[in-house]
Amino acid sequence: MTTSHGRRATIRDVALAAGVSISTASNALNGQGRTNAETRDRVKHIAEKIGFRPNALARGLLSRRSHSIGMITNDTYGRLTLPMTAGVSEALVDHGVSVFLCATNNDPRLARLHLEALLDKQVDGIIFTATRLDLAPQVDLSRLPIPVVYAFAEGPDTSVSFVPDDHQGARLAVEHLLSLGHRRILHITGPEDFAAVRRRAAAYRASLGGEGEVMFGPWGEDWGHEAVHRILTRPEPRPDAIFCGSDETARGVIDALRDHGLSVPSDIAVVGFDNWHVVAAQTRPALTTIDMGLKELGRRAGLAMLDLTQGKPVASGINYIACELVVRASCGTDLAGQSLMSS
Amino acid sequence: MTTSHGRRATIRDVALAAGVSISTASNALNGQGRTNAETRDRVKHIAEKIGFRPNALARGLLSRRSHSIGMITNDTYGRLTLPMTAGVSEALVDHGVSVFLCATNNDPRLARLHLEALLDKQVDGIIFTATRLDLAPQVDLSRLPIPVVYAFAEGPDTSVSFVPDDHQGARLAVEHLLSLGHRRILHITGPEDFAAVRRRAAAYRASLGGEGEVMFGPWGEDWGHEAVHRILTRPEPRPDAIFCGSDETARGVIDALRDHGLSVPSDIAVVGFDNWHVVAAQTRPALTTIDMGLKELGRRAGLAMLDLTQGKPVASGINYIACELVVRASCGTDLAGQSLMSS
DNA sequence: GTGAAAGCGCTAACAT
DNA sequence: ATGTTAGCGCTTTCAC
Repeated sequence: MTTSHGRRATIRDVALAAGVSISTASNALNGQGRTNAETRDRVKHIAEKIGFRPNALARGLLSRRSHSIGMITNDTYGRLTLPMTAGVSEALVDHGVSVFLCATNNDPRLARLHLEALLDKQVDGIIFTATRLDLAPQVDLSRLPIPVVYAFAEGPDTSVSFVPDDHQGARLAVEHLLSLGHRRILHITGPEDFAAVRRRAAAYRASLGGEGEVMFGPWGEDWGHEAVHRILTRPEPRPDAIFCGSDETARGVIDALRDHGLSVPSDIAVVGFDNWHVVAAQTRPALTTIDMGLKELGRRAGLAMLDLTQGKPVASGINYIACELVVRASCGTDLAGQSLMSS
Repeated sequence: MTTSHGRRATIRDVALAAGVSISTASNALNGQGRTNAETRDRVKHIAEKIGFRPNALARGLLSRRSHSIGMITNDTYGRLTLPMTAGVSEALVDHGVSVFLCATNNDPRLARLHLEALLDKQVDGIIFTATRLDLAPQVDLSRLPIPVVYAFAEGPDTSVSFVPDDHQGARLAVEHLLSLGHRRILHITGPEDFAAVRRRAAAYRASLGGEGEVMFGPWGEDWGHEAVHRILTRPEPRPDAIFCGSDETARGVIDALRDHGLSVPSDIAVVGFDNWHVVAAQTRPALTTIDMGLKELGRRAGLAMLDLTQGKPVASGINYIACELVVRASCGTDLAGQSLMSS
């Protein structure tokens, strides 16, 4: 991949070895057809032999395209960012585009520093990513001379954004429960000030024809325990299924139900949201849940960025990426026939 | 940050506006002192006013330093990679160095593609990262013309590597248990073919003066349940504490103990390993565990890379980064006085 | 079909 | 102290 003698081979070396001029070598390699076939083959062969690879910096200087983009995230934890980054990379690596990852840790100073470094490096575009949909960047991305795409974040109306389709995902969950014969479905979820939480709750209600009960609370397993405790110590009829706004909450719910001697899914079925493997797969029983397709979301964002950098038109607005239902054991796969089926 | 008229301001624009030559402008900005103070101030002021920022591509072409490095990881999940990347970035961003993140997904083709793109972009160095210490890169990094640093991976002897100090971490855990008065400490851990597992087990045995019992098994919570079942259904005296090789295993252990009517930490104390927040903080009781300091590990790797790219000597070999004990509730904080203290 | 020359934006000799 | 010149590695007119 490199010449044995330190410095990489340049096009000059190729030209020299082939006995042609630099420009002919360039023509031959980039195959503009304006070269003699014999010469072209010879040059190409020599280039390969001495391991010539064009210097992307030099190319970028001339073409004004660095073939690199920046990704700015406030997530230090990685659960959301890495799958998305992998998706972005996957879409771009075949086009020779690499991704700078910048973790701002929610620090405006860091965000500014990273942004400046990216602009200095002439990135072709920037993808902004957050840990929650309604979190704004800590720097102004609206007046940049390069395209900006929002992934798992909602940019201004004129920009291009990709977010999970929380509405469809929640509907998927509820309809799955309905199809299994459950009718008294409860929704235990996160804090109402999260956009995603409100959307999932709205979709849940809509799927139930406007009925249903939503319990908002903090994220985390504790809230699952607490919520279960509340519903089991009150007089009303018990739910026969619970749709949770996150896998962590669902895990708390399932553990609490077991503590109370109720069995999942036969007494109460549970569906989660996130498909966060370490939680969903380890819950007993393993969690039926909604996968947000983060890698696919990243891939889509990457493809959009590719189009933008190539000057192709991309429709502005928010793109909702479909969620998927992942069926595990916490929610019986049998259709109907449940004892608590009557509403 | 940018001129209003599309293209970024170049040093030419600065020179023009200041009425000096390009090289004088360059001198003034890079303050080699070889400029008249008045001119320098004027140039600097104008540069700031029109928002001039040097083109890093052009600079890199000349200086042969791109001020960017590549990070190659096989982790799609992010639990290890993102904290480390954040640490690397943190160490480098102040020096204007940005980080390309390349997720290979364990695919050699992807790894090769990414590596080529990085080399083409003239990265100043490459940091290789893996999800387990003894995992080798899918591409040959040994004959690269640029420095390579291994983070959470062990490179060849001649290279620079940073790994968690599993030995010290495990000792920390066991000594903590000993200091609380526990004597019959059991070790339930992962598969023996993991280097980290063997090290933790060895340190555990050493801390116990060569005594102790190690139960190897698959990662995951199930193994925790299974292992607890085994020790509770056999005749020998019960352990009064369990040191687990991962937080997930520890969670399984704690849940299983509770199922068997044993209480943590009063009957049996438990310590985990990883400080993986979603697991450790949600366990009931919350998990006392070992934090591997991944961000610090990344920071150290970043600093080493910085030195290497500046031609400073860096000692080759493996650097062990100290782990930290994080005390939560699964392991009483009281000293001695435990009922089971007698060995 | 091929090569000489200009230039991307910048820095660093070397003159002046 | 400042300006002129050359050149980093590459692509691209434009002569020949």
